[in-house]
Amino acid sequence: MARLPEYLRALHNLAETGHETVSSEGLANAAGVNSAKLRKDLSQLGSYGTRGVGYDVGLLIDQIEYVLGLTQRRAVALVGVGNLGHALAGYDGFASRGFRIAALFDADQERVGEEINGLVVQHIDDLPRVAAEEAIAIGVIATPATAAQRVADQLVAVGVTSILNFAPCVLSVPEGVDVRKVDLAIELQILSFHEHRKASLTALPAAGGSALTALPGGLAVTESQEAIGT
Amino acid sequence: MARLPEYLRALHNLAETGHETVSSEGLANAAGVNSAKLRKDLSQLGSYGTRGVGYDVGLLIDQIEYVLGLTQRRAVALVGVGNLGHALAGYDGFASRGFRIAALFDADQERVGEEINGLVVQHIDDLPRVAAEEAIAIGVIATPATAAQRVADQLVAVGVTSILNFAPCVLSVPEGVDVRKVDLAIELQILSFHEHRKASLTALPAAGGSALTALPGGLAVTESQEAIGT
DNA sequence: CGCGATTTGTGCACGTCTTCACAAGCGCCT
DNA sequence: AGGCGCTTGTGAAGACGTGCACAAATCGCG
Ligand SMILES: NC(=O)c1ccc[n+]([C@@H]2O[C@H](COP(=O)([O-])OP(=O)(O)OC[C@H]3O[C@@H](n4cnc5c(N)ncnc54)[C@H](O)[C@@H]3O)[C@@H](O)[C@H]2O)c1
Ligand SMILES: NC(=O)c1ccc[n+]([C@@H]2O[C@H](COP(=O)([O-])OP(=O)(O)OC[C@H]3O[C@@H](n4cnc5c(N)ncnc54)[C@H](O)[C@@H]3O)[C@@H](O)[C@H]2O)c1
Repeated sequence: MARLPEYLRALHNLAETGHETVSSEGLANAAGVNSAKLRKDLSQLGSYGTRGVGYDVGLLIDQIEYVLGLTQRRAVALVGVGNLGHALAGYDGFASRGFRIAALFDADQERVGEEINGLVVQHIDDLPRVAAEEAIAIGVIATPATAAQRVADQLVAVGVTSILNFAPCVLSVPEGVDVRKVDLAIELQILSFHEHRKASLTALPAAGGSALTALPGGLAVTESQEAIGT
Repeated sequence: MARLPEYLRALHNLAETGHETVSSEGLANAAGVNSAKLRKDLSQLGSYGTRGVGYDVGLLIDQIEYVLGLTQRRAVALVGVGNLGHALAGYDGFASRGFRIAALFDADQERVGEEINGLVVQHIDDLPRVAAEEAIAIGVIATPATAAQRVADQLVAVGVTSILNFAPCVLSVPEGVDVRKVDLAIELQILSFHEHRKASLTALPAAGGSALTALPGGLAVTESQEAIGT
């Protein structure tokens, strides 16, 4: 389930604030989901909640981390140390959530050799050598879209089976390789769509004349986080 | 539909490479989705495809941009010009996809006054004044999680009804305000989960002994981009 | 002018996800 | 020891998204 990481984050928050147990309702609130949904998710893990009490925070963290495969700290390779790549390389949120940035790569000789956060940027052609030394589990692509497919192929060639892609393009990969995409412009466009829909609802549909008068109503968007009570 | 932006990007690619029309199958390939799904999505727009020919690329772009509300170039306010905020402020992908970064804010006096990409960082307390001058449609939060809720409240107070949140926390906003969240660690954890699942399937379930021997099988994840043929 | 190739639009069935509602279980207090 | 309140786990119903398969429509060509 894609919600488990969210639960995990909420649980860590609770653990830090001293809670030993948490009810499904409390955790659901902290994670921003329905409590029934949360219970069903947790029951899928074969989880051990105690009726009348709730869930043991520490135990649940262990459970979820095990299922997510976070018991081993996976090595991440970041390719493309540009604008975005720099920010990612300097981000400590990866290390604190079960990952280790193992190597940085770029194709630009200007950047190779640069040190960021204790790691030296290496040339992308060295990827096979580095991959032989470290078991790279996940590749992150932060190159321009034009280079993304090539980089993906290179990552797959050295045995990487999970890729996080920030470039705005579709990647072709062999079966068995997982790709997740993050595209900020798409997120903004979805928000823009909602803005437009909201505006169309308040202002009466008096505007007409164009061939494009169909109101954008009744279109659903996979919810990211709907409005929740104040 | 959350897939419309993806179609739009693929259409722009096609337009640049000289295509005037495109079949549902062609566009579906470019966007990485099923062709039937794409046709159903497009029919929801009241779209005008021509049977036997396909869709007019230019017309379809106009259609989708209208529905997404991209006909007006929306103003975006970015709050938190740190590690990540810098990368976002310097990103040209927003401008080219229908948005305009209208203002940068930070709470750190050290950063206020700094110029990034032609924009001067302003203090977050100036938000009300700036919002009065420009109609800010979307707020982007790139502050630490501890400050995110406060910033969200400030954005809502000046009339922002759409927020893109990069901080790893759940935001409480009044009804009518849309929040979308981007959490990179969650993306990595989902990939890690798949890695773990793949490993559990190849290696026979011979490992046992711990109380946590339940194999993480049968759990579904909302697909981001599944493996597609080479 | 007619026919075939091609492609859209959609009815239908299926599987998945979501939510409600409630019985079963647990602990605490008397 | 017993009852009471609270919480989990889950059955069932409904909503929703997905994909197949095919009829209807359009174009090009003979
Ligand atoms: N900057 C942002 O905030 C932002 C936001 C959303 C998406 N993106 C996307 O992320 C990607 C990177 O953005 P950016 O702003 O960092 O761009 P950038 O141009 O600053 O950085 C790209 C880096 O990739 C390197 N590179 C190019 N080809 C390579 C190859 N074949 N192998 C290895 N490295 C290679 C370049 O040398 C450069 O250092 C782009 O696809 C962009 O659309 C960026
Ligand atoms: N850097 C990354 O690659 C990355 C990746 C994923 C998520 N994030 C998240 O994005 C957020 C920002 O990350 P970062 O690395 O840029 O952190 P950062 O510490 O470099 O930057 C945070 C900025 O926010 C400013 N700020 C703090 N409180 C503020 C307030 N009340 N109002 C306005 N500005 C305020 C700070 O002055 C600072 O400049 C964090 O929540 C982080 O978890 C970052």
